[in-house]
Amino acid sequence: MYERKIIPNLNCGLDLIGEVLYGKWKIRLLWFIHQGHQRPSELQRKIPDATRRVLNMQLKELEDHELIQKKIYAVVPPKVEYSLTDFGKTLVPVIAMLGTWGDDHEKRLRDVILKRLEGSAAE
Amino acid sequence: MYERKIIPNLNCGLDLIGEVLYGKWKIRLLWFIHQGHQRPSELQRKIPDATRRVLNMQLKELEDHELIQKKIYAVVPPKVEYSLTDFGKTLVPVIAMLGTWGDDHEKRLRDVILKRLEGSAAE
DNA sequence: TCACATAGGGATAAATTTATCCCCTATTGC
DNA sequence: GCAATAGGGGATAAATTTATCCCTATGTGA
Repeated sequence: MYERKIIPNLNCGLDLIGEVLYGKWKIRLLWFIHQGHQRPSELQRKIPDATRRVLNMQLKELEDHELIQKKIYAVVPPKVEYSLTDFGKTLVPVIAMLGTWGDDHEKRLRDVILKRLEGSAAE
Repeated sequence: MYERKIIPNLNCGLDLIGEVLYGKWKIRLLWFIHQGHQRPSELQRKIPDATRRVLNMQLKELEDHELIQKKIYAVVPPKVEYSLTDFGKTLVPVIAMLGTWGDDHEKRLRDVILKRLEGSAAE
């Protein structure tokens, strides 16, 4: 595993939540698991742009951070189910609020984000 | 400026908010500006772990995304003040919620985060 | 026998983000 | 003339995160 060379700040609540939510697919993973998509293959289908490898890595981090738990069934073909821990469930309203803000300002956000992307591509 | 090679997803609200808040210091910048620390040198003092360069870059992104606005005074030595736009102000309760969640679970978060960091260092 | 589904991981490359270093502007005060 | 102040930015290196490629395992059904 990659070993960090720079120790992250953990001074305030914002640092702390940042540390566990930072990751390209983590929030989406939490959200889909919350919605009942619990199996790895299902999550992959919901997030086709992420590779299986990266999803596994981010799921592992979420698990290490005790936001989700993993249940492995001893069957063939293998079956695994993720679910939110009680701790993870406390994040649901927070994530909902993030999504709501994004949805509420969808048009404007898409606009300013694309403008910036095109600006950098033009150079 | 760096030109992205992979186009980000902008499908849902979570993608959109992620795109504008993603960045090591952005949320903190927004928060400090909200609290009235408006000048670049002030922000630097509040966030000593970030270099001036990176703060400037992230401030520029926040500005491009219309979350903050920059007022430049034509004086010497130069004077600059950042402030939240009306749009940026709509993010305040969202950021407050993030910080609150982090504060509420501070002990546990610090615990699981450090455990994971030490685990990777041990290999 | 062969392909498929399901879950996982090592090694390595590419993309992206942050950090480091050094330089520039112009005026005031010594 | 020289340092200090306040704000900025180019070039490049380092750190970190994601992506790519390929390999493991085991029943089931064609």
